[in-house]
This record gives sequence, structure tokens and C-alpha cells, in this order.
Amino acid sequence: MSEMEKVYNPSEIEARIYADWEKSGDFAPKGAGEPFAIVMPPPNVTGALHMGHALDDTLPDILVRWRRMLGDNVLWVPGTDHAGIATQNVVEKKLAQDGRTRHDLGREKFIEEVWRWKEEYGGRITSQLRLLGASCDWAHERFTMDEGCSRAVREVFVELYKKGLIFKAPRIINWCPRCHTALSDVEVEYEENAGKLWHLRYQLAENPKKYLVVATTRPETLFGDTAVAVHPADERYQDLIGKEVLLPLTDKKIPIIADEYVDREFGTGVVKITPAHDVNDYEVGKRHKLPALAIMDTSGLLNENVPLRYKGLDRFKARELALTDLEEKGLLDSVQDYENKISRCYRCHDVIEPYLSPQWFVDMPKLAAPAVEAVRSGRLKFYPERWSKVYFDWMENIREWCISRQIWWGHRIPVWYCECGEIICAKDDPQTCPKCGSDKLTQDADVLDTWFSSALWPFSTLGWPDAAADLKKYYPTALLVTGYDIITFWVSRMITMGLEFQKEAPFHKVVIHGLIRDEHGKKMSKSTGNAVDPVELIKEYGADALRFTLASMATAGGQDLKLAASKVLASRNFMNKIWNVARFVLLKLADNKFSAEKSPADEWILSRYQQVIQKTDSALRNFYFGDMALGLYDFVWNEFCDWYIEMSKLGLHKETFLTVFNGILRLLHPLTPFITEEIWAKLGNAGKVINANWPQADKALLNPAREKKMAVVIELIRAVRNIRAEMNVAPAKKADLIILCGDPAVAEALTEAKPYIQQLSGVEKIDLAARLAAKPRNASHAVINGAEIFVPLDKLIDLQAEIARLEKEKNKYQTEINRIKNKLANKSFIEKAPPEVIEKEKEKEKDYAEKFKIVEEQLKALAAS
RNA sequence: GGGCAUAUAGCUCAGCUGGUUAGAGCGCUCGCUUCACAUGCGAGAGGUCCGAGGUUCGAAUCCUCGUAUGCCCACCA
Repeated sequence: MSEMEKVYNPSEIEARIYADWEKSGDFAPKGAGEPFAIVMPPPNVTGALHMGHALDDTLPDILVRWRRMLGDNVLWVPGTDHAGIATQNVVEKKLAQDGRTRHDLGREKFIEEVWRWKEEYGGRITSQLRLLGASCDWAHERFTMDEGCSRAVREVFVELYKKGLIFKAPRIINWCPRCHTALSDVEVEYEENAGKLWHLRYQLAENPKKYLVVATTRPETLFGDTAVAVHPADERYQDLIGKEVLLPLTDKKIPIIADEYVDREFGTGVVKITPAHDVNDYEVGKRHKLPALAIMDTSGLLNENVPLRYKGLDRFKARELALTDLEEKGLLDSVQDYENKISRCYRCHDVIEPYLSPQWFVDMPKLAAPAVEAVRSGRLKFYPERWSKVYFDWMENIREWCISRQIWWGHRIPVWYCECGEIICAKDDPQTCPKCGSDKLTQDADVLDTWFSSALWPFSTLGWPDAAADLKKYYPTALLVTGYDIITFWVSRMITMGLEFQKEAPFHKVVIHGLIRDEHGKKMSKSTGNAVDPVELIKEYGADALRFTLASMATAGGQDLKLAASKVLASRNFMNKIWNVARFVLLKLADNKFSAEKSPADEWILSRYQQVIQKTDSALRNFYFGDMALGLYDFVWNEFCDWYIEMSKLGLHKETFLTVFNGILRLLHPLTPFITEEIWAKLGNAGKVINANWPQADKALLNPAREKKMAVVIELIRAVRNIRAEMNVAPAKKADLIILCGDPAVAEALTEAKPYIQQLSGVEKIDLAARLAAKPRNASHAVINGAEIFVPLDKLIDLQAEIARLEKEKNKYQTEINRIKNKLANKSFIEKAPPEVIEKEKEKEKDYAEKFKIVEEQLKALAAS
């Protein structure tokens, strides 16, 4: 038997145990049980493990370990995401250190560079997942740009293209001038902005003394204006419709048009129309056949379509200059403060530019219906249910999904253009044009949105497009666990693609958890410096402590989790507690002195144990991770350790002890896999706990009568301890105890428990009587359910203190009695409440009344003495 | 402009389907080197369950309104 330190030290143990699990193939699917598959949300290859991942992977690991112990055929598929823009940014930054850009390398060399980078650093996140204890099957590890995933992407693209569900068209899209690419709508973040509303004067061409006032938040875009618009029914401007204004700072004339889009109430009711730089204006422009004049390049610098003075200026510099110039010319009418939203790139946070350009789109509006129906019908459920609302809101108002990105790292769009004008979309690279036979084919330069390959993850990782055995066995997967922040990015698109290509949604259940925040509820981020590094926490407290903390905070409502170091510390202490129970067991096994018979404490803990099994099961079935963790914490610490072990020190029944403690290890294993595995081995159990059977509750061991008796015993011990503490009886001093108990059942329970009472309340002599000739003098007194107790004191009793104690007690009972009396006096309560509720109230009243009477008598006795 | 969520002890939160003596962890007070554990043990203090109405025999729990906070969505310059 190996030595165990007093303090649990996880670091060496965790590394050793994980290596053993992995080496032994303990994570591989096996057995004839039901298939139970989960795909891991693939973290970015560029990433390091953050608290979000820690939660995202702890929760499924709990489920996966649980199902494995239940005998299911469990597959948890790990993998990483190529994370197009993010990864490209990282590698570009690295190049920048040597003063190089990706253009210096050229596309091919640059991509090679990224692959090299991925080989070298991409393993960091997966090694960190191992630190966390994630029991995923590494043999199934995938990468969104590996061979199989790439084939799946092409297959899907080509199929959708053929059906017209993927197309290329000019649209106003979200353009990031820093990343030089288009973004989808979900990749844009909005931020409150204390901006200005500038009122500009557009002079009438026919009479420059007159002018229209146009309100805008973006004066620099005026160079792209190709009209100003008013509402067709706006009386103020009726006679101006069809006439022209002079575009300020230029020598252009642009028409005044009428369009219902204009809000008469807003500003002056006159809008500048800039079709190339605003979504709404683009629509207006189309209706009125206005030209769309782009005035910016892809970096957000003004181009040749503006007066020379502004050409090459950054958009914000150009704004300043334009405003100065307008003011000088007397064309700046007024300026107002104006609150609006500013859109930013979710990657680099640069300000997004609405930009007219041809891009590739998935026609989501045509694909969405089955995905909505799957959830409406209940075939696919969100937990908690309210998240389905977010899903519906998104899916029922879905727009075209812009999937082309003007970067280099990613799945290249499988479309080629022939010099004859033919467009070829193919799964395999075409050599010649099927129409003209030319071999001068140029592939589309763009790559796909990273989320395009993520959308296929549940089936691409299982071997599709081949008719793979894994796909057949594990699709649809059992469930998905993820944060609410990617319902739109990922969940909705996986459901859509799963239904389109597999005819079934990729999972039946979506378990949504909250987001990790710092202690004060602030979003964790590197820039604010409040991010907690899970790897650091694991180093300091152990992976089990971190996992236990995260699970205990993942409550039924799915609220955000505020992570405080004090909580991890508390979990660490709990691990230490368990560790020390194990040390205790080992000591006792070494002593080899056991009781032959089960004691009342044994019966009691066995009964409680059955209930904790049931509670744990039901918590897991409902994804109430917090309930599971807290339920086990409470059972282990407050029942098993505080009462059962303490009582067992009088005589330990080996079988009961080991049954319950091994049961605890198994129940805790999904939460805290390392320490339970280590202790499992130390106790000499066969095999590993990771492969052990999940405990089954045995109803025959439920023992309500024993629990009731034990409740009285515990109440009595607490009462004695309370007296000792309050009356300052020295802890080492053995006291006497006189119990006055007229209830034979209670008397029996207490008699039986005499050794426990002596052991746990520091009492030597116990007298139990049905009645007393005279109540003891100079004794402190308390009343419990069915009995009253006296603790004679050496020194003269502190009358004041004793009276104060009893008065407090009396008042408490009085309050309760009054409450219940009122309730019972209420006629409608008696008439309408269920009989068992009334019965319960009456019983309570009786108990309180009895206690009240006893305390009152005692007070009288004290007063008389 | 829509929607969602939250408001319970000093702090962070449980309390899921109305009946609890309203709980936990941390913190606080008092006392303990009790032979598994001071990362511990024992005993305590601490709560108008955000406010106002309502439903009900009964509300922290359900409904309405309000206040505060957080988040998401939305093309009004």
C-alpha cells in the first residue's frame, strides 16, 4: 500500500493517469451498448485553452464518462478548426516581425507557411484538453481542413451550387478594411457610439441660394451620392422632385428623387443616397436605376472617384477634411449629438464598411424551413427550452449567408472560370473546359467562411461523403453541448446542413450553457486583463477542482457563470477532503479491525446513499450539472464524513463502508475523474473506475424509519454541542447528559444511539428517563423533537445566559405557533388545502406547542430558583 | 424599435413542477493541534426573497405593471 500525503497533490497524479487512460484505449468506443456520440465544438488551432473551452469540454466529458459507465458505446469526437481569418492573422503577424507580408510570399508559399505553423503550434490546444481530462477518442481526431473534411466541403458546395442554393452575386456586404475580406452578418458586432448627425446643405442646381438640408452620420460618403431622396407624399418638397442639387465639394449635379423608404419624421426628411456604401441606399438605387459609385478601396482609403484633394485619404481623415471644407463653404448647416451603433469586425474590431462587391452566398431562406420544423415539432430540443426562441428568431428571419472570404487560408471555392466564359463548379479540379476544351482555367480566388466547414462537422467527422460505418452507427449524434453565443454561427447551420445532406438533424438535444465571466460578471477578455487562464488554475488547484467548480456553477437556468478563485479553492478543498477519506480507509484496512454487524449508522448511510444515486441520475438526465455537483458535495461532506465516518469510529462495518465509498468514487468520477481513479487504485479495486459500472440504487436498502431515528439523534447531538459552546464548557471536558423522554420510540432510538451521542457530543454519563421526580438544578436545558435534555454544569450556571438562550428559543417557537394558528384558523384553508398539508401543519403546531411548553416551564423553574 | 434574462445573507449564487423553520460556498464572530483532513473540526451571527398590485386557502416561487442591471436581434439616414 503506497503512502498518501496528508494534502492531495494533483499535478503528478493527473498527468500519469491521463497518459494511462489514453495508452490503454479507455476513450475508444466499445461494447454492444447503445451508440452515444458527441462531437466536440472544434476550438481554433491558433487558440490556447480558455475558460469557455474548459466549460464546453467539461460538461460533455461528464456526460460521456457517465454513459460509458452505463455501458453505452460512447464516441466523443475531438478536433480543431482551421479558423480562417484568425489563423491567417496570426501567421501574418509573425511574418510582419520580419518585415514581410503574405504578398511577398505569394499565395502558395504563404499557405505552406500556415501549414507549417499549424504543425508546430496547432497541438497546443489538444494537449491542454488532455490536461483538463477530456476523455475524447483521439483516434478520431479531425481537423476542418483535413482530407476528409475538405472532400465533404466540396461535395456540399457542388451539390448546393447545382441546386442553385449557392450563387455568386453583387451585394452590399460587410467589409473589413483591416482583414481585407467580406464577413457574414453574424461576424459583425455592434457597439454603442456617441456620434454626430451632421446636417449638410445641398444647393439647388437651378438656384444655389436655395438648398436642401440632408442629415448624415457619414459625411465622407457624399462623394458617392448619386441622388437625394424625399418621401413622395412629403408636402414640403413636392415641387422639387425631379429637379437637381449640386453635390457639395464637387462639380456634380444629382437628382432629387422620391421614395417611400424615406422617413418624413427623421431629420429634415431628406436623405442622401449612396448606393455603393449603404444597404438601404443600394435598394433605393436599384429602384431608381441610379449608378452605384464606389469611392473607397479595399483598405478604406478614398479612391479615384473623389476630388483629388481627398484621394488616398483614410475614410476617417477624409471625414474630417470634408467637414472642414463644408464649413468653410458654408455648407455645414448644423451638428447634433447622435447615439447610434457602429459595426465592427468580430476578429480585429476595425470598423466595418458596407461595401458593394460580388460575393458567394448560401440561399439560407430557401434552406431554413426544415431546420425550423425540426425544432417546432420537438424532434430537436433545446435545453433550457428558451433558447429555441433565439433559434426561431434567427432562422425565421434568416438572410443570405455570405460565404466567400478574400483571404488565402481556408477551403478554396471549387469554381473555375474559363476564358470562354464558362463557369465550372466541380468536386475534382477540372483540367479542361467541358464547353470549349481550353485548359486555361482560373480558380476563384476566394476561400469559404470557416463556419461553412464547421456546419458539416457532425457528419464530415464521421466519414461522410463516404458511406462510412461511423456515420451509420453514430449519426445523428446524441446531443450537442455549447454556449449560447454560437447558436447562430454554428448550431443553426449544422442543423440546416444536417437536414439537407443527411435527412436528419445532427443531434436530438442541444444543451446550452452560459458564458464564463469574471467574478464581477464582466466578459473575460485578454485586452481587459480579467481573463483567467484555465491552465494556470489546473496547475494551482488541479483539473478536478476546476471541473468540479465549473460543473457546480452550471445551473439549471443556464445563467452566465461568474468565476471566482474562492470557488475553485473551495472545490480544491473538497478534493482534499475526499483524499483524506481515502487515507482514513487505508488506515482502517491496515488495522483490519471491523465490526461483524451493520450498525444503525450503516443502515442510515446505505439509505441515504440510495437517494444520492437517484438524485445524481436525475440531475444528469436533465443536464443539471450544478445539482449533481452540489448534491454529491453535500452527501460526501455533510453526511458521509461529518456523521457516518465519525460514528463509524466506534466500529466500522467494512462492507458498508466500502460499498458507499466506492459508490461515491463512481458517482464522482464523471465530475472529478483523476482523484477518483487514483483512489480507486489505492483501495485495491479491480480495474479502473473509468470502466466501472455506474451505481444502481437498491430500493431494498431505503430505510425511512432509520432515517427518522437518526434525525433525532443528530438533533440531540447538535443540541448538546450548542449548550457546550454557548455555556463555555471546555471542549475536553466530559459532560453528563440527562434525557427526559416520554416517547418510547424516541427513547429507543436514543438508547440505541448512546455510544454515538457520547462520542460526538463529548458526554460521559447518559441518564434516560421517562419522567423525573425533580428537574435537575444547575443544568443547561434544551428541547428537541420528542425529548428534553439537561446538561448539568460544574460551575454555577450563568442564569442570565441560560435565560437569554431559552427566551430566544421560546420566541422562535412562539412565532411559528402564531403563524400556524392563523393558518389553521382560516376556514378556506381547512376547506381547500389538501388534507395532508393540513395534517402536516397540525403536527407542526403540536410539536412547537410542546417545545414551547417545556421551555416555558424551564424558564419558570429558573426564575423560582 | 423588438426580444431574452437577472434582481434572494457583506460577496457569488442555489431554490427546476406554488405548502421549506428560505439554503450553499466564501467572508465574519466565538471555541478547538479531537489519533482522515487546520485545504480541518464544533458552535454562531447575518435575509422587508427589488417595488406595487393581482391570482390562490397559501407566493421567493404564478400573472400584470414599474424600477434597476446585463445580453441578443433589427438596413431608419
